[in-house]
Amino acid sequence: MVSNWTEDNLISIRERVYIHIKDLILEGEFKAGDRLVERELAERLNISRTPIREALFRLESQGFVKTVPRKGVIVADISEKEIIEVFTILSSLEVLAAKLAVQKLDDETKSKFIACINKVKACLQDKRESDYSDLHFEMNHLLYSSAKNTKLYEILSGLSDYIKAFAKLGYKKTGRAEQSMEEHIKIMEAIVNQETEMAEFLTKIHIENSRKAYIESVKKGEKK
Amino acid sequence: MVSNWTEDNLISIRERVYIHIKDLILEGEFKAGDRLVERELAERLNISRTPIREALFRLESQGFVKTVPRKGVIVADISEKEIIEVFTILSSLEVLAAKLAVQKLDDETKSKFIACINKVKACLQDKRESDYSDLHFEMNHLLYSSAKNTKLYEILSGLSDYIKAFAKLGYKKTGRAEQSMEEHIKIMEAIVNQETEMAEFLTKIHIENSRKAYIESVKKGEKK
DNA sequence: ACCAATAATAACGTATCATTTTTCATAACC
DNA sequence: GGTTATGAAAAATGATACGTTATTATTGGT
Repeated sequence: MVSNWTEDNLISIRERVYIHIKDLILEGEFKAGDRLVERELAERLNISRTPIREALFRLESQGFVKTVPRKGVIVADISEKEIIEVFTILSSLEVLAAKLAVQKLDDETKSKFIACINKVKACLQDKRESDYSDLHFEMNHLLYSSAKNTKLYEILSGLSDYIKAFAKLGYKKTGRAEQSMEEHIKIMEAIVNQETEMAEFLTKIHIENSRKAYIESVKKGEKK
Repeated sequence: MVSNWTEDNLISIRERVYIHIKDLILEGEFKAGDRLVERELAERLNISRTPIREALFRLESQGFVKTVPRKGVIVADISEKEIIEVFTILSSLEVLAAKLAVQKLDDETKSKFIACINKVKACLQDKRESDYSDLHFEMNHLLYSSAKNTKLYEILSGLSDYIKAFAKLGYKKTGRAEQSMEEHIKIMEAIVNQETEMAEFLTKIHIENSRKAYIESVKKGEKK
């Protein structure tokens, strides 16, 4: 009987290390091209090298770092072209997620969406910009999970993290954050109202706008 | 089968182990629920446990095995529901790939497609069923790569492997293989002729048919 | 200034120890 | 007599330390 294998949920050192290093990359502590030396990390975290290596390999297969055999590990150096490619994929998959979210909408998810909408609206009125990042994360994951498709959730989360780590989105200056929030509200309202095509359309526009904002921020960055 | 281990020290051991174990899962040698014991594998391949573990963790992050801390690793037990979910994702992404393939079509890719079409046609006429599996693989990867989107290629390859490993497609008996080949030919012809919408439409139908064939084969399997 | 030889460094893989889980046998209880 | 508890032994994973090999940096010589 293989049943009770999947139940338990303990946390191992390598799991913590993985989360830790990934966070450092997502937060920009480790930047593209930085070398991640096993021994240094091991000393820094006061553990042996094995869990470090396991975490690094895991990060590699998700595209966050790049390992060159016999040389070492560096934080992935993602080109703008690749980021734009990821936006293209996101466009397809978030539209799919929106469609599925409408199809599979149940009462529990519905109330989650409504709660989220109100939260975002309150945040916008108070102009609590500090909460924008967390809220953005929360909205995305609510949308991703409400599609009720395990693999889709994993892929979208991965791509979303990827964008977070490597696309330095210049939100604050462009006022894109507010616009993005409002787009999200409309998307969520469409889902709650079960308007499939509207939800798909709004999602497509939303990603398109995000992509444009990214391209814009890249251009500005190059000029200086 | 495990003989050629000492030759070619060019790539690392963990890389070979990863490919080896993944192949065993894809070929059905290791089935869902099977335990993968580090020590057993290490003895079987005559190496130490470290490279085995690295390979296993890598397989985990791609969804082929499942590890439970302090307990061990088992080959993922994928439900029919999850397979169908993956078909849903494939539908979106292969349609996207078809669209991109048309948009980014260049002469080199074009001739590859034409060569592939002829190859498949010849194979169909001769009824060389043994080649079907390889050809299917070849066609898919030609389509995936011609979208010229690195991440999309990775995701599609992963999902394709996933289907291969866990959906036991009953091709031969249903005549689905021939039908699938013909669908592929039409898709590739549409791409070569730069008919975007036709390529998208045919791809969508193709995945839909594959999904139906899978569901059919599952039903039959349950009856016996 | 450039090339070769050597030393230092870091990744790769093995061996070993420690901890946890599982299994199996014995015993107690219903 | 059969089922469940308990505990010790075996087995498997988690982590560390160590040796080896390959790459990189440095030094010395031409």
